[in-house]
Amino acid sequence: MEEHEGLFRSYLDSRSLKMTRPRKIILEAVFAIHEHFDVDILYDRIRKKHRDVSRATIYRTLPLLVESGLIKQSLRCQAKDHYEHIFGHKQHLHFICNRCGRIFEVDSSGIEQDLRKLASGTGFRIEEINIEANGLCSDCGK
Amino acid sequence: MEEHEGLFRSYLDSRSLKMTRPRKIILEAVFAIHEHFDVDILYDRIRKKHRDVSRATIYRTLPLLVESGLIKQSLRCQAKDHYEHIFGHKQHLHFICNRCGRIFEVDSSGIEQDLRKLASGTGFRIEEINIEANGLCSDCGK
DNA sequence: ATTAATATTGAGACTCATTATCAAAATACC
DNA sequence: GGTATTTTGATAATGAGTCTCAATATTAAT
Repeated sequence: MEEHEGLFRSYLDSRSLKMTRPRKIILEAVFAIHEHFDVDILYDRIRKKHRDVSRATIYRTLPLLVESGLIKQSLRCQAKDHYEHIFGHKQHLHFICNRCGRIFEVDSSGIEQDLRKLASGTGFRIEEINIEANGLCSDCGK
Repeated sequence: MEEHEGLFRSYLDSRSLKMTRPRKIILEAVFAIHEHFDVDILYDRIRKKHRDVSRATIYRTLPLLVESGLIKQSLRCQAKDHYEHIFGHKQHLHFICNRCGRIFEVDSSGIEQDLRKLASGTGFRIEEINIEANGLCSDCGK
């Protein structure tokens, strides 16, 4: 059993929820994607292999994966919520090119540390950080 | 004529768009609000004084204000897009309390400077920055 | 295994923010 | 003032995300 599966399973247990077949399929599909994804992307990939996972169940399962700390909701793009892995991935921020639409991931550990320092000064307890910058990537900016 | 009105007017001119009565009303209302706002908040405030500005026109005008550099689209809250001023406001980031929903603005000039340094190293040309952290505010975190 | 108690599912109806449409009204330029 | 072009308000349409509910799956206990 892969590690993310074990983590998800213990999250489910702790809430007396069940590891069902659709949830397992969704979990595997999520961790087979190594970039950002939205529900449609995930749905299409799952449907190539399985006929029996509905959009509704995907919409229901993603918050569980977020709650369990395995993924997080990150940017919003084309009016859709996007998700990304936390488990097994470094902290990073996003540079989003306004022209070609590509999303670049950049290490953000230094900046996040500053941010946490800033927060602790105000008494705010950070649970999640999102940093993004829009602009022109090096290709489009020429 | 207030400065933001002049700026908006020259943006409209540059695109051969017209400064109409509804657009002027919306502009004034936007700059009479000194926090984040969404379309509903704006619509309610405008409607207290004017019967003749429709939601449709607000939805049409906000992108013009964004494009002209006076405001920007910031966070998304309760499934609604939110906007905030750029003109006349300092750079700041948002701490969003997951419990009470309050949004705290914190000066972000130091962090943004680091971010720009990081970007210039990668050749990315930043046009806009959004930094936010979710968690518990000092009241809710006790 | 069977059962019973509970959780979960798929399908589709529903919500609601946002966008598109279009005829009527306003605007700017001559 | 007339005319070409923009803009507007009202309303219909869109579409991501949520909710409902009867049918099904899961778990733990027998």
